Amino acid sequence: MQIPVKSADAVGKIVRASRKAQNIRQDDAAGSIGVSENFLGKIERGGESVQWGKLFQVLDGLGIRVVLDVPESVADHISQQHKSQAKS
Amino acid sequence: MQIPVKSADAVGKIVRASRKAQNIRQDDAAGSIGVSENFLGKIERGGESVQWGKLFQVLDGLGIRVVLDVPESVADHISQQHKSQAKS
DNA sequence: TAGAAATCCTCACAATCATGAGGATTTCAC
DNA sequence: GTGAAATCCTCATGATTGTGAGGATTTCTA
Repeated sequence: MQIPVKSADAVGKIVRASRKAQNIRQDDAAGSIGVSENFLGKIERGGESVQWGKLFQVLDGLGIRVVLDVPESVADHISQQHKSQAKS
Repeated sequence: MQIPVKSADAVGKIVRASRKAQNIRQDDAAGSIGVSENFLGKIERGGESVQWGKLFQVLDGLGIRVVLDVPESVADHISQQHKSQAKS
């Protein structure tokens, strides 16, 4: 199921729900993902001042996929970037 | 169009493509979003060690929507969290 | 309700980050 | 190819973050 993220802090609820759906404790999840329990707790409580790379690590570790929704015109630009790179 | 984010650094290309699709310069976009040009440049180059809250600000400012994809079981847990909160 | 378990919170600390300035490098229209 | 414009990179600085430890508080099962 796809859940739109309306605000930076909204990720927390989804992370916690994911963890609980898998019946994992915070400290166990943190351990297997490779972050501190403190950090995972902060994310779940809606912390915004967390490092994106580590947040992504947590999302990935809990099987949460991240999707960015953009207009078609943007997708075109991504293709162009790829093409211009291939030229050089 | 929905673009799956496979790695934390993949966000950068999408951010840059979005900005260019709107024909905005880096410093202008940064200014109107409320972050430094340096920061926006870092994101676009794939920086992972950026603050999630500020990254979300940039995504929002460029009209990029964030979506999290989870199993239905997780969605159920989110509803439960909401219900248990309503009880107390 | 009791109490064990889970989570939250504070602390200290070393590492790191966002900013703004300024110069180096790259891009791209002509 | 040229050169103006855009972007990248480094620096210094004050602010901030992730970690681990330990205690406070909350949760939830029996």
